[in-house]
Amino acid sequence: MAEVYRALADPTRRKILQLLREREMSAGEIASHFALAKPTLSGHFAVLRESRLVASEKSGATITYRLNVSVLEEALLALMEGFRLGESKETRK
Amino acid sequence: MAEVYRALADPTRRKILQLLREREMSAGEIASHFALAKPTLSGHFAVLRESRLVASEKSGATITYRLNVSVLEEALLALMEGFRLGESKETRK
DNA sequence: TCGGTATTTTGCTAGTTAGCGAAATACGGA
DNA sequence: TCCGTATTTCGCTAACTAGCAAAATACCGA
Repeated sequence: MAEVYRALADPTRRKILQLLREREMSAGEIASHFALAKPTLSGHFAVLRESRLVASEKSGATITYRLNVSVLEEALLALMEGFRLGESKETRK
Repeated sequence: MAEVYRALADPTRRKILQLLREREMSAGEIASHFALAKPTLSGHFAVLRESRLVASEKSGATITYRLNVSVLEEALLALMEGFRLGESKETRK
């Protein structure tokens, strides 16, 4: 779970996730949205993969990334539960 | 909002937030839960204050920190909204 | 005003991270 | 097998971060 926080901490990675929200994209297509070098983006992909926030699928020479919504969802729910968000004041103890 | 992600990225700071979930505590009391030097914790407090995740109140020589739940709540809701979590598949576009 | 307690600020070091260019790897088509 | 495209790995640097001890600041009681 700590990997998810780490992944979310970087603005470039958050932007990548936002892009993948619309549809899955190849590494090169994602890179075209940034003014960063491809090796730099590749490093971000690695962090996102480690966190399981994105999944990758290789098809020929191109690698397609897609958002793994359930991981994000679970992380946020765990956080909310940890802080007892979403409970009414009456039941909060 | 980026400050919230940054604040959450560090495990020590997450532990501090968990402590404050139960009740507000003084800086020294928080520090007693860690094997870290007080100046180190003081730095973490500063990051948490910047993110508005905690609020501080000075009373005499002691400073009391308390969790600012609404900031965390808003950050998580914004994130969920950004990724369209909590919507059914039918309404998702 | 002096002494003690609580906390932060300062100045430093070691480890981590994001960025780059160049080289390496992997694949598909000719 | 050779070439071109897609992507990652490698080696490096600059910037950032977490950690510490020591000093500074702030407050209160005697």
